Amino acid sequence: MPSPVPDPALSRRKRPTQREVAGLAGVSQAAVSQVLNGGQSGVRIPDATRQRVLDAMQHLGYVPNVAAQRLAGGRNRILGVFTYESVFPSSRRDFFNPFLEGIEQEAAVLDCDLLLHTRPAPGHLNTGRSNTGYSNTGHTKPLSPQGHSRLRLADGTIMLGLPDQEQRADLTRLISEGHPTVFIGRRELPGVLLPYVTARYAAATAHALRALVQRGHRRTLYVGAAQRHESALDRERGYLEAVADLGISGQVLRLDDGTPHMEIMLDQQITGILFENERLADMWLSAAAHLGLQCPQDFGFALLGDPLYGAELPEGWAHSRIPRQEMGRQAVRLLETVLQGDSELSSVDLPCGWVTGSSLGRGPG
Amino acid sequence: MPSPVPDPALSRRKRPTQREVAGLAGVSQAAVSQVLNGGQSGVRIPDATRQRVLDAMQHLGYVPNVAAQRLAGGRNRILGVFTYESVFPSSRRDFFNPFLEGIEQEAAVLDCDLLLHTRPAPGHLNTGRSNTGYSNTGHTKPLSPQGHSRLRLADGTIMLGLPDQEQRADLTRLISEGHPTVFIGRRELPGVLLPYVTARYAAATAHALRALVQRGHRRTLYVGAAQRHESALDRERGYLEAVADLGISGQVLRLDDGTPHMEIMLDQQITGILFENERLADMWLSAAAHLGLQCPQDFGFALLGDPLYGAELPEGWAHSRIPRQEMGRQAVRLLETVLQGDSELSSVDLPCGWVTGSSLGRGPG
DNA sequence: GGCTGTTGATTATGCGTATTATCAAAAATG
DNA sequence: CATTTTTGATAATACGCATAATCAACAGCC
Repeated sequence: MPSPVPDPALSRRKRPTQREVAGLAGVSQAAVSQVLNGGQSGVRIPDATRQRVLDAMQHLGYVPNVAAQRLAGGRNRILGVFTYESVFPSSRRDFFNPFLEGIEQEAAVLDCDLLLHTRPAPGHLNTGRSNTGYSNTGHTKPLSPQGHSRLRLADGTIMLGLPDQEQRADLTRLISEGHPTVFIGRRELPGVLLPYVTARYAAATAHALRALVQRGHRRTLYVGAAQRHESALDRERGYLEAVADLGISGQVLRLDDGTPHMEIMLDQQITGILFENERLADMWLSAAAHLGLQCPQDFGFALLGDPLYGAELPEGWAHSRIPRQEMGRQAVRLLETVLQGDSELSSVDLPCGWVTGSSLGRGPG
Repeated sequence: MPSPVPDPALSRRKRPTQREVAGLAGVSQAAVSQVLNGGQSGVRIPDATRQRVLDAMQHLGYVPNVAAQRLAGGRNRILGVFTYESVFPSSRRDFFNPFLEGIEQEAAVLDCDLLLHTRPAPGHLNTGRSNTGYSNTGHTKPLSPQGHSRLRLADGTIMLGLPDQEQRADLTRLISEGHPTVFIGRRELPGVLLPYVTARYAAATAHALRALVQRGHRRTLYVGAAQRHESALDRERGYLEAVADLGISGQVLRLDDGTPHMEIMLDQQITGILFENERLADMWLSAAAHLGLQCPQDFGFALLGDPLYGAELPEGWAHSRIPRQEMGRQAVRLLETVLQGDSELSSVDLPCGWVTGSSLGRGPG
């Protein structure tokens, strides 16, 4: 079988260009481009010629130059993935991975490759050896002086994480200049329309609260982190609305990293708690234990969202599940529709899962 | 403080180019480029002019166009990452991740982004929804009809995993065509020189064996998997050499996935075992338990390499540590030297770590 | 057989930057 | 002062591709 081995003399050292392919196929460079882009602009290439060109490409091992494609205004079937640094001290790798899996799956379906954007280590240019990227730990100011500009090499970009104020300004510009961008997680920027994929945090929170109420809890508390990003706001809103809806007692507590003031539990006779994340729950539970308050007996709780640390959650903890993998998939799809320019760009929100558990306890009601 | 806010009228819709900056500063586009690139090529820009240009850039909010930079510069600053499918039933994600971390770190240092190659789902074009890429589970024939061609999008490629025969042929072609490629793990292909980064498996195995011998074991066994890829061969060799060196009794057992024949332990009065991987160790230990053989008392063992499953190894298991993250970093460095065309391309091998543990037991010696 | 419409392909141009060769003016040298 | 050297900046070009404009050949039509 005469396998299509490229001519070694031609292929050595430098990648073949459309011009060379054209030469081999006996056509013009423009024709090669047409074959590649499926005769978009009214120009027709008959099958015979198309085949000659394809053969020539195969023979030379031609592969388009992504930078040239982008510079000339075309697509290169590359989707960028960009993650902002974490605000959490623990490694975000385990957190981001499910998203990335979903992104990768759907990108494969669309026959796109992924461009994972790296950023210089915190110690600045070439000095440090610290972690970077989605496997980063700790808080840094990542972006190079170039800002987001390197993202433009891809057809579009999927972003994850929490940009700070400065980064948001830069991001706003990127988008207003027309770079197709989709966020995982709801992010709102003044002046631009930023499509996103999010989960129904409000609904999931309401669901969790109902679960507590069904177990007899009447006096409840929502414990959130001090930093309130969009999803945290959603949850708070969901909580407060559900509190009103169910006609029970509820209040919101925002916690910094210090020791929680537990008096509120005793003073207000609270028995049902919702924790925004695992870290808060850990802190609270151990502080409660110091006061002699144990979970199933003295109070019940639920966690809003899966474990952050990649490990398993302790047995019996009721919690909502964020459909991370599906969010990744949907983000790719959404980005593709943006790239098609098809419809008005909307956003997507997906339902959360729910895992019940003995941590809900049983209230006095 | 007059923060460097770009003129909103200008920033909308289209971004400024070097030409526009040049116009504002009253210089030529070439001068702007010189200012940006720090007068590399003998051309000098006096401070006064330089400052005018910088001011103009600031005023317009100029940001270089990456695509143009890379087109002109001849490099995309993109490193490809390609993983072949796993032969193991479990997800390889946890296995590959440390490598990827190292790759990402070093790529950031070199100011390169990573191109993660996705592959169409096993069900063929657009039909399936199955996993792909490094988050893949199971065994498939991934590459698109184009073969390895899309790999050439990147400046060079780092490869992981075990290519099958067909894939090796394809790979050989890719490399002989001049695509800069570095493998993580020793891979040898007939006819081409394939640089790789590997760990000193043989030395690590010898070290583990010495540890067993120091604990008094004299009759030893090496338990390896049926499939013998390069690293497995290295380990076997290291074992056999060390056995000869130490003048003890030793033999190699290659195991398929069935139940291990344990008679050998009793027949040969073996007390010290080296396991090639965690799965084999698990199988063996449970089979031994059925025969009433317990680890610390009746025999000792060590594991060659970290856990596959991403989880922790059981307490006390002695094992060697593969420097995966460092291997990832070194692979990027090696690839960079290949890209530079600097030296003759060599390969790198790194020492393994060693974690001692009670599983070594204590032999009769 | 002159006209129009279609098919198949080409030429020309632009994308934004890096770089080389070039050039004018100024400074240094004899 | 004529000539070489240095300085400061520019014009020209290449990078590889997409696309609009153009053109030649050729069919159909009255």
